[in-house]
This record gives sequence, C-alpha cells and structure tokens, in this order.
Amino acid sequence: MITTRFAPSPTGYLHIGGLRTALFSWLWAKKNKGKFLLRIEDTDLSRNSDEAVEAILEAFNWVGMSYDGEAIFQSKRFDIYKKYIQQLLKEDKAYRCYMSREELDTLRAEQMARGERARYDGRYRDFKGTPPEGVNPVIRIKAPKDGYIRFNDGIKGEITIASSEVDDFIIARSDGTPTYNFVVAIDDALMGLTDIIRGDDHLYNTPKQIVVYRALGFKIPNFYHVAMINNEQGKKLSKRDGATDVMEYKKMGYLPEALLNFLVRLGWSHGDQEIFSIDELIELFDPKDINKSSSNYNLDKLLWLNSHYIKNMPNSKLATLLKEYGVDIENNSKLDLILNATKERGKTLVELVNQINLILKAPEEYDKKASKRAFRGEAKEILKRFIILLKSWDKPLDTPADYHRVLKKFVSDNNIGFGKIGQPLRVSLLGSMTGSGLDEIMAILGVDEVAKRVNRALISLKVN
RNA sequence: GACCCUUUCAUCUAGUGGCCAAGGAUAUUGCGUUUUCAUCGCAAAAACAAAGGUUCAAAUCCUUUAGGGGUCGCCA
Repeated sequence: MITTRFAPSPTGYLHIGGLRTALFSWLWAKKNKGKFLLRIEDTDLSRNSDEAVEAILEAFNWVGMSYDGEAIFQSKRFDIYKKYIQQLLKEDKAYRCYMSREELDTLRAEQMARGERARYDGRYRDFKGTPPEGVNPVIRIKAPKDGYIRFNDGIKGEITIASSEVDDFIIARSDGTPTYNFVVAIDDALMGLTDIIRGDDHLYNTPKQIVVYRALGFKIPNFYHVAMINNEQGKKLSKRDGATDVMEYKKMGYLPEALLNFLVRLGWSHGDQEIFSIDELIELFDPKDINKSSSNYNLDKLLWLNSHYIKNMPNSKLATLLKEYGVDIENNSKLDLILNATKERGKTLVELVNQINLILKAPEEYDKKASKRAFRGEAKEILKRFIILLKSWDKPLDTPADYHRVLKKFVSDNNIGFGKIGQPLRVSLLGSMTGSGLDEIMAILGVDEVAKRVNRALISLKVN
C-alpha cells in the first residue's frame, strides 16, 4: 500500500507550488488506492496561526482534494519526539553540545572564509569532561563521519552526498523542543509513509533525515523531489509575481479543475495530452514522469484551460457557481439561452459575469466610438422600421432562430446589408459594438425589452 | 565561497543512439467562418545552451565551459 502526505507549515495561505506537490501526492495515493495524509508542521510555535490552517483546508476543499483520517499536528506530539531523543542519548547516538550561538557564528564565518562549506565541527561529539557552567545544551545527532549517504530519488535518480557534508545537526534546541529534520523523519516513519513527494528545496534535508531513520531503525521511504516553479523570468516565484495564493484563483474566476489541470502539466506530462479530467489523472499519473528541471509559471495556458472548462461545463452547474460571483440566474427560464450566448466569451467566471450583465442590464451609457460609427446616415430610420416589423411579427418569437428570421426578412425587404441594422441595433441593446450574437440577445430580452432599449437609444443618441 | 540539482521553440512539454533536416499545446502573426467581438477551422514563424569527444549514426552517452535553481539556521 502506498501512503503519501502533504506537510505544510501553517504560516500563511496555501501557495500554488504547495498545491502542486500536494496534488502529485494526492494523485499518487489515489492511483494506488492508498492513503493521503495531512500533517501540520507547527513546531515553531511563534510563527504559526490557526487561520493559516483554516486557509489551507479551505483551499483543499475548493479544489476538491481531501485527506484520509485526521490531520496530525506536530505541536501535539512533543512527548513522542522527546521519547526518541532520550532513546538516542541513551544509545549514545546523540549527545549534548555546549557551544554557544556566538561560538557557532564565529565557526561558520571562519569556515566560509576558508572556502569550506559551513558546518558543525563535532567538538562535543565525544566530550567526556565537565560541561561549561550556565549553558543549556542543544542535542545533536551523530551523523556518519566517512563515506557517502546515497538514496535513489524517484525523479532525479541516484543522489550521492558525502557524509562530510552532513554535520551532527541539532535535533533538540536548548529549550528542549525538537527540530524540523528530526520530527519530520519520525512522523513520516510513524505515519507509515511509503512515498514522499516534496519540493526539491528539501533535497539537502533528505540525507539528514536518513541519518535519523537509520539511528532509529526506521524503514527509509521512497523520495521524489519535484523541481520548483519559477516566475516567467525564471526566478523564484514570489508574492511580487502576482497570485501565489490558491484562493486568489477562485476570486479571479478560475475553475478548480482548470487550475489543477494547469498545475499538473507544470512539470508532469503524458505524451501530447493537454486536457485531463481528475479521473484520468488518477489513472495516468506516475511520479516517474515528472520532469527533473524547474518550470516557469505562465498564466496564458491556465486562461486557455479555464475557458475550455467553462465552455464544457453543464449550464446548470455553471449557474450555481456564478451565484458566488454576483449573478443569480439559477431559476431564470432562459438560463440555457443566456449561458450559451456568453460562455464562449468569458475566459474566467468574472468575465462571464460581465458578459451576462452586459445583456441583462440595460446599457447606462453608450460607447462613444461605437455609437458614432453605428449611428450614421439613416440608422435611426432603419431602427424604427425594424421595431415596427418586430412588433407586428405574427409568428412565435422565442428562439434565436425566430429572431434571425425577422432580421433576415428585414434586410431583404429593405435591401440593405446586415451591418446596416446590426450595428445600430447592437449599440442600442448593449451600448457597445462587441458581444454576443444579436439573435441570442434578442431571444433573451424579448420583444418588449428590445423595443424599450431601442427607443431609449433613439432618444439619447444623435445621428451624425 | 563550498556542495547538490538542472539546461529542447517566448512558455509548458514529447523525445532514453537510427523512426527527428525534432512532434504537440499555449501565446504570437496571417487567412477563412461570423452583422460585431469571441469561439471555431486552416496556415506561418519559432528550440536540442556552447565546445570538444565516443560511434557507421547523438537532442539522446562522456568531458569541459556557461546559464538557472537550491542548500550551507537552536526556520520549516
């Protein structure tokens, strides 16, 4: 059985990069009918907040990912960690170090100056003398001094790091609280994780965690280190690059299925396929197909995917979603007409709402350029004649096709092109030159509303 | 500075020694469809980081150089 996890530290909102690794982990668990667990890494009590935990859960909920069992909070597991610290001390696999922070800083500065990699020099590793007075010691784990620490990364391949690069790192601070690399290894082992998919910023933590696994006799899981997401310039993605909070995408009118489809293709691929449903992803996803290199973040494709998912979403579902964006057409009898007329023009739900409002709300003002172009020559006369024809039409006027017949007859009776009536009519109805098809718009509005809007335009617009 | 990872069109990517004078998608440009905008259809332009090797044959293997990213905390 495969067990994966997502292990955020609750210091803010859920980041787009975090969602991607969570998605990879979630898909891998689902594909193998395994478990996906959530662990909150809140050992640094000063930086955590309950709101951050809530924000992460809210984002998970929005995209439709769920975790198995209860979320685990590291802050509630200090007793477990302490027990293992005691065990390691007793087994002489860890030891107390009395070096002060100042001494450490000096050591590091010296090493860097000499062109070495900064690391603890192990001076208390086999210390048997009398410890200095008044110093609360930290506890360090004994890392191997020679050889190499190797592991097979499921994405990057064989990783070899010289043991000399891994120092006797601190597993418990001077106040007794355990540190990150120590608790992560313990929890990953205790939670029964088999496959750990995480950002490759953790690549260098892996040998440290392997030291813990070995000291405690835990089975080492499979690691998959996913390269980071960079911004369009290839630099690390930061808040300055715009939306990095997952929930901002909801606000901007993106569909969760589009966002997930977009994120999964950032670094992962399955041949030439671009569009994936969640079920397909669960079937096809394999971390071995994840790219080794980092990818640049570019919103063009997300926008394209979003419009694809909007176009292909059932109208009823779309209408329900739209309520959150300020338009309620769920019980509108012309729901299908409205959405079919606007769906292809809205790349986001926000844009779609604008398109719908453009039709549903009578124009408060007329675009200057558009009205100047449309209201030329005998535009007003043509409009008046068109309304007369429309009002006297004795066949049913319900569908766009019905209105199309009226328009067609009108242009042929008057021996004019479609543009002669189309342009002024469009400006009268929408206030602008662009937008949905006139047949659809009229079918949505009905004869009376069309006549009303045209009359208002006739009054307020001048012919030039 | 040291160590680790990485490098195919503007962007996401296919590609694991011959199917590649490199394929798909987005974006861009043009044409067509449309009363407008959009959608859609068709087309164009566009890349193996560089240099050396190995080989009958290299985007694919090796070496060096260059670019990018990460790590070097009593943060996670």
